[in-house]
Amino acid sequence: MMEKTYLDELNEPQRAAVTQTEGPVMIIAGAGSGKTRVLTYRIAHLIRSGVDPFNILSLTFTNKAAKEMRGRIETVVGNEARNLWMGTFHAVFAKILRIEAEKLGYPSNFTIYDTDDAKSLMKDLLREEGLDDKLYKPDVVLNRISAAKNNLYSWQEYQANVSFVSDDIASGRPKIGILFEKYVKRCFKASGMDFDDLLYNMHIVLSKFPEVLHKYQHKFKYILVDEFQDTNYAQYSILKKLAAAFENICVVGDDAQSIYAFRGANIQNILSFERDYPDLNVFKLEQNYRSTQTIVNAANSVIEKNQKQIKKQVWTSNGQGEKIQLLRALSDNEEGLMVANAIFETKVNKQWHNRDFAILYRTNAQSRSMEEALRKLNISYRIYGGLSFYKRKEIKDILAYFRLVINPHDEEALKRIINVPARGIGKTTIDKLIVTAAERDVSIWTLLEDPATNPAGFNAGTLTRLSEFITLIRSFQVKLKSVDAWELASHIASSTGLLRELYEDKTPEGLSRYENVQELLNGIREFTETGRSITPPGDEEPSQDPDQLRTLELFMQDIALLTDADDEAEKDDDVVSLMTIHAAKGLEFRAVHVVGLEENLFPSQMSLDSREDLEEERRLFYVAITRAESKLTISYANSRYRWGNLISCEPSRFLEEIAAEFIEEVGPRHVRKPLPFEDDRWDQRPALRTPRPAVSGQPKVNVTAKPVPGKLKKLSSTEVRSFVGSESSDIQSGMEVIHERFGRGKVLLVEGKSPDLKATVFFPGVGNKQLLLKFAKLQIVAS
DNA sequence: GGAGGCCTCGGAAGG
DNA sequence: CGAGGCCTCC
Repeated sequence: MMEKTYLDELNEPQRAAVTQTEGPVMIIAGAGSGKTRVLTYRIAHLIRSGVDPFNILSLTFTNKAAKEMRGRIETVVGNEARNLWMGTFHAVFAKILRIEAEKLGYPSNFTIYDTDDAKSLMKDLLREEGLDDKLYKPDVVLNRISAAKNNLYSWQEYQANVSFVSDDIASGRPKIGILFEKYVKRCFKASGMDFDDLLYNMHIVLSKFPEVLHKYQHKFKYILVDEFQDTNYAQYSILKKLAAAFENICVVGDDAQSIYAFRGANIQNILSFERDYPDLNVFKLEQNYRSTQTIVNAANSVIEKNQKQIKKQVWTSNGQGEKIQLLRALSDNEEGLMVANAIFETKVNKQWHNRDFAILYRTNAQSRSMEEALRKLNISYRIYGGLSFYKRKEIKDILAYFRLVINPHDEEALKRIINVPARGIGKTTIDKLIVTAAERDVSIWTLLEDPATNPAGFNAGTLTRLSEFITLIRSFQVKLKSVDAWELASHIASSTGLLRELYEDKTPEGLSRYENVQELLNGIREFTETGRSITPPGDEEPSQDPDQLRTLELFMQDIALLTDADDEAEKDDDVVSLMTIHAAKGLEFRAVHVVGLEENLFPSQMSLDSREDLEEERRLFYVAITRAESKLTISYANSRYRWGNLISCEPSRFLEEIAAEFIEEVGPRHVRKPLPFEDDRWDQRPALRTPRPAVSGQPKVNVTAKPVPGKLKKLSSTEVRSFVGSESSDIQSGMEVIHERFGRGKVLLVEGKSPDLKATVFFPGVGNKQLLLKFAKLQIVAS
């Protein structure tokens, strides 16, 4: 990569954003406008212009984004990318905090508590304080604490804040301030930082120690931030501090794609940025390279309904493309079938692959009906966002051993495995340990370690078992610095009996658990042997030394903030992707199905009380639409099962917000109409492709009018059955049939043998179609 | 101390 | 409906 030819690959505003290397820069990047390309080229350009990669910090929100970006930069600038600091906010700050830990009174091997650890600790605290966990739901309390930390409030400031305190009193939870204090102290005692602490403490260390601030200000002379609209106040404040010396800070974001306000992201940061840097250069990337004109314009017509937004006009020079198809189904199951059928047909008609398709939904529960339908048509798929590798019990158990060996004060790890595998240390004993340790203000480990202290008068048997446990953990600890990660990890896995216990479980689940642990151990082996590391490198990083022993401690630091296993191989699989819209952010697919466009589902019921929340839902819809490159299909059902009950649904208000010119309705027209065989009107050419101004008002009246649960349930399921279940095997040539998409047609030929009968059908206005009878679900109208 | 039945409750999700 | 938490019973 010698010359700056890469600049020729950029459009005008992109190039301007890349070459304006000095001073504060904000890039407002519309959907599909080449944001990642601009970020990577900007870094490449900095390096080409003589900036030492060592002085560049690039921050992202997800490990996935960090990894992808690093890969892309390496292809542009090669090896030099090595010294770049690139990673998630949390990973980079964790790395710095390990270096600076002692200034805050933490050991550098502090544990990072995940949300499960936090929850378990909070439950203990609630019990100790004698508080009702129905009222003080751990999640509610933790959210409150999290919000405080993300806005840089200490527990002292929280307790002194009239507004916080009166809110808590009003909500009937006056003790939250106390819980905040106890939680922070207990984490500290355990040498643990939760995710929010990584931000909060980073801010503290920069604020309280001018020499630390100076050091990192001069290290990170150039700072880049991706997904800026997702930053919270703490992150913004840290960025401002770090950038204060040189003000070479470049943030990239799109206010229209801010979908994480519910967890503290603050769009205000975009406005604050303009205010805080008066000489800010703003670039707007408005040309969309991803989608058809129809899709881009439809997305614009939706997002313009939001009051709060930064003005921009996203456009594309791509072709107009097909209209957006709107499918309406009677039930969630039928919606699944329609979506699966549509995918099947598009695959056949356009010769596309499974991997070209995505099904996006608002809630995970919606995946079930999609899965069932895809399975019926034998279409391979993958669901994203299930239980991630590192959240599995067997993985967490073994990692808890590693954590405890590295940091014996890690109370959550200790509680987790002190009786796993069962060694006769039960709940009563553990409870006594927790309470006694809290009373004496020491960690459980300190309590156990001191032989002079018989904690809470345990009997001889219990004492023996406890001391055996201590001996076991100590036997691992002494190896920590002397053997490599793989050796110690496999030693722990086998000598604790964890591996044997899983091995002996021959159920399918047990087998899979055993395999998961093996997979983890393989990962550790790879780490040990190849030294491959995921987190950002740095000058102070000991693992950079090739002679450095690859210890378990280094491995744990490497994976502490990982939430998912590496899924390199998965990209090759030809599967349809199923995921929530949140999970789809940043991705693109040739064909996208957005399903479940119903009131109270999308927009979510919980968003209807405030305009802000509704606008976030609308941005979510915008994100969903803009994932599609060339074919977008949206759908809804008139009824669906929710928590075991059949409920009726109204079409989403978002459907009306797409300008009607971009939509065509396809599919069965039996909504609020008699079924085909009951009505002569179906002899006429079906209302196919009639650009009806989508779902305007009428259905609302109709659908919700009769909320008689029993009746509704029965009626609906029969209707569905009669639609889906028509016997297609006796279809013969010469028959008149109705197809859910193509309307009425005439069967010209039936060939193949059951169950793979294939019919050639002529549909007026559409042409000849080859249809597999087992999938096409043709209705026979006349012989 | 552990297994199994009963009850409750349900949002999206990064690190 | 289904997962996870809690309680009871052995």
